[in-house]
Amino acid sequence: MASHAESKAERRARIIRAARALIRETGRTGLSMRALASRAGVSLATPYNLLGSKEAVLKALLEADLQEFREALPIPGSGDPIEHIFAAITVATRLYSTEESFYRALFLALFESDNVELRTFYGPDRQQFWAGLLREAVCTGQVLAGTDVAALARNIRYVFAGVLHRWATSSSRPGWIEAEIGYGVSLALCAVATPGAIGRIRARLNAYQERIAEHQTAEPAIPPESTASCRTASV
Amino acid sequence: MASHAESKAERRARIIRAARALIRETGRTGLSMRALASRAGVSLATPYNLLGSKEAVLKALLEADLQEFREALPIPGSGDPIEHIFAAITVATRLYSTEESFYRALFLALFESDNVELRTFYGPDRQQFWAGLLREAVCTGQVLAGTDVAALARNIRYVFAGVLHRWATSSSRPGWIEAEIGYGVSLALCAVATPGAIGRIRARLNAYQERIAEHQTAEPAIPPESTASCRTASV
DNA sequence: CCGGTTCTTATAACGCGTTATAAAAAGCGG
DNA sequence: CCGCTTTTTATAACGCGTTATAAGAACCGG
Repeated sequence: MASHAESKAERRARIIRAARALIRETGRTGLSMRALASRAGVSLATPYNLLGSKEAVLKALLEADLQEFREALPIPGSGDPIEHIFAAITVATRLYSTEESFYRALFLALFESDNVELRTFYGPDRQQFWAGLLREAVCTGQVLAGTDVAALARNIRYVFAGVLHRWATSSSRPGWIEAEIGYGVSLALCAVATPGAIGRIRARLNAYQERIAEHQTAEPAIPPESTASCRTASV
Repeated sequence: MASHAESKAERRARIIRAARALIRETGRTGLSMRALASRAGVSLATPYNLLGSKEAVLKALLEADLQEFREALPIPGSGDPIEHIFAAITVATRLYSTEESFYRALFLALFESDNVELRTFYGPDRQQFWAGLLREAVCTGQVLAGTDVAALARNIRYVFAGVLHRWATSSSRPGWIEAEIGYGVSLALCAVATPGAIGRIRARLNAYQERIAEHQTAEPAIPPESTASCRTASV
């Protein structure tokens, strides 16, 4: 029975490996189920049997990297939870930056699919990750007591997903992602920070804003009427 | 030459009208190019000639509603820009709520496509809309002077897109969208508000948070370990 | 080793978005 | 009204994700 499960797992691994290779070599468009099956030395039906769908293949790809992400993370529960949040952003975005074109293609492919849980980036486990850190921050007195951590965690995910999508579609310099996500998260945290904690977060906010300004690339040129200085609000 | 252009425009309008009807009747899945052409009494090639692609059809659908949105908006440049921002959120989300299933299907269809400018919800004009209001708010002294309004506007769009995506995929009660978007925007504005303006925004933040709590539906049940109360940060 | 169950394979098929092609139609300048 | 250009039409085709089908292989209990 070992060989049975093993050959199954090996085939599965081979499919995922082939998917990786195909994306790396040919980008998102090169990854078709027929090409994948052929590359993995397997029938067209097999990826469907073993993974379920094309989207599941992509999901499996990302899941493997998520493992890598988790291992690169500082020990959970130790240290300042707020610092932990920003460290997580750094680790994640740095992971994407190491193999830019691959993750761009992967994200683009993922964004195309209409899976419910995945498109929200990345589903409940992610939600819990942020919510857990935020709850800790409430405990340490860095975040106001009445805060709805679930709503806040959702907000972080919106920012994460939005920035990653923007990064995947428009081409921006590496380093931009971290600054942009960090900016959005600092924004949110500023609003719920206790007086004692707001100083460091605000400093982060300003630092991120400056880093964004340095990466002035993707945003379309400001149209003439917008460059005009303030008009008084009265008609 | 009038009849030429007219018949062209009329065909175009008929296609868009057919698209609306098809989505309304059969949802997102029922809108295929073949069905659309047939419904519009037109050849399969014609939508491609007149609109360009399926995505362009969807884009045109949304564009028409965007017009409706703009007209329902308070007069630009008049009144409190911060209030204007929240009013815009109300108007937009209310528009979606009037025909929930239609806009759900429309957004789902839009999210599926991989167009660069559209998936960022909704492109540069939107970006300018928020940026313009924020710039006004800087002028009125409600938003801190050094604020990067472009980055802030982008952040609002991330929230908008994220919430709409969540709304389109998971089913949540009408009214939730406005609260969730309002919450996210208040969060961001709190961080950049001047001392004089922060009071009203914080009040909004709390009000939205309460409204979100009332709509406790879509979020998956909190898993056991997360419900545990605070653990001290030390290992 | 055999019989039955389970999985893989090969292949065809479906509907999809999109493109190409040639014929028909419509518009317009003269 | 004719001829030229532009557009629409009908139809076939391509590759895609996915599913169905029947044949073959692999496994496992007895």
